[in-house]
Amino acid sequence: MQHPQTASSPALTIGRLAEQAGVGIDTVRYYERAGLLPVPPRRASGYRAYPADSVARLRFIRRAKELGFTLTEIGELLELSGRGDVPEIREAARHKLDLVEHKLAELQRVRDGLQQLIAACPGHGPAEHCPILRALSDESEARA
Amino acid sequence: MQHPQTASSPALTIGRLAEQAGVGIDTVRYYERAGLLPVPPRRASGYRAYPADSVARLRFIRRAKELGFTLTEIGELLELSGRGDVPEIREAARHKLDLVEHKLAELQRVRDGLQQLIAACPGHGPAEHCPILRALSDESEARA
DNA sequence: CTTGACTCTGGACCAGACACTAGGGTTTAC
DNA sequence: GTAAACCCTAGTGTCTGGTCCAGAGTCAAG
Repeated sequence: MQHPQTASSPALTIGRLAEQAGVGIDTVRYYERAGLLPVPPRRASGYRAYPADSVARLRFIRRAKELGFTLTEIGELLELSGRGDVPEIREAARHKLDLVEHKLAELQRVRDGLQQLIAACPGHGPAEHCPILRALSDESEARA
Repeated sequence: MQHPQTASSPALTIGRLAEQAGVGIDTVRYYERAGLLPVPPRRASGYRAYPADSVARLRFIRRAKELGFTLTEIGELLELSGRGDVPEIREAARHKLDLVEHKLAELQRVRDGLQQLIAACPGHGPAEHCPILRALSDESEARA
C-alpha cells in the first residue's frame, strides 16, 4: 500500500489516464458510473484527479474485456482482487475459477476445431476438398 | 451438389427451416436482411420458400458463430466459399486461430491467478499483491 | 367453411459498451 | 491575458445480434 497522493503520485487528469490506458475518455467515465473504477477525488474545479495506479486498473479492465469477460464479471474480479480476507470472497474466487475454466475449455474446443480444419485443408485446390467448409455445413451434428 | 428444386426438394417454410437449423424465425429473417442468407423465392402468397440446402447454410452460420466469428466475418467466409477461394478461407481460419490461442494464453494466466489467490488466501490477511490483477495489468504490454 | 396455426411487413425494443453533442467552465502555454 | 486544449454534466445516438409486437393475410385439417 502506498499513500495515494502524498506528494509524488502525479494525479492524472481523465484525459491522460485514458490515453495511458488506451481507452476513450468517455469510457473512463462510463466505467466509473458502472462501478468498475472507484470514484476519484476531484480538484476544486471539479476535475477528476486520478492516482497513478488507476492506469493499471483500467488496463486490467481492458484486457479482461478482450478475454471475453463482461463488465459485470470484471467488476466481480476486481472486487475479489481488492479485498482479501473474508472467506466468502474465497468462495467467490472459487466460483470465478469455475467460470474461467469453463471458458478455457470452450476456447480450447474452438482452437482444436480450427486447428483440425486448418491442418486438413490443403490450402489450394477445389473447394469440395476444403474441410473447413465441409465441417461447418455438413451434418456433423453428432454432438451438440 | 443436387439440383435445388427440380421436383423433390421440399421447399421449406421459414418455420420449418428455422426449426431444422435450430434458430428462431426472426433470426432467419434477420440473416436475410444482413445478407447472410440469399433472398429466397416466394410463393404466390408471399411466403418464403426455401430450398432444402438452406438448412446447411444456416447451420454453417450457427456453427461459425459458435467458433467466435462475427456475422460480418461469416458473411465473408460465405462469400469466399461461394467463390471456392480456399486459400483465403484457410487464411481467415488461421487468423482466427491466432486470436484464439492468444486468448487462451491470457485466460490461463487469469486462471493461475485465481488459483494462487485461492491457495494463498486461507481466509485472512491482505490480498495486497493480488495475482489476478497482476496477471493482466502488469507491463505485459509486450505486443499489442 | 371455419378455425387455429402459420406467415407477412414494418417497426419498436433490448442489453452491452461505449461515442458524440451541447453548452458550459478551467487550465495551460505562450 | 488570451487562445487552445482540456474538463464538466446530461442526455442522446450507435452498433451488434437479435427478439417481440400489431395488424393483416394464408394455409391445412376437420
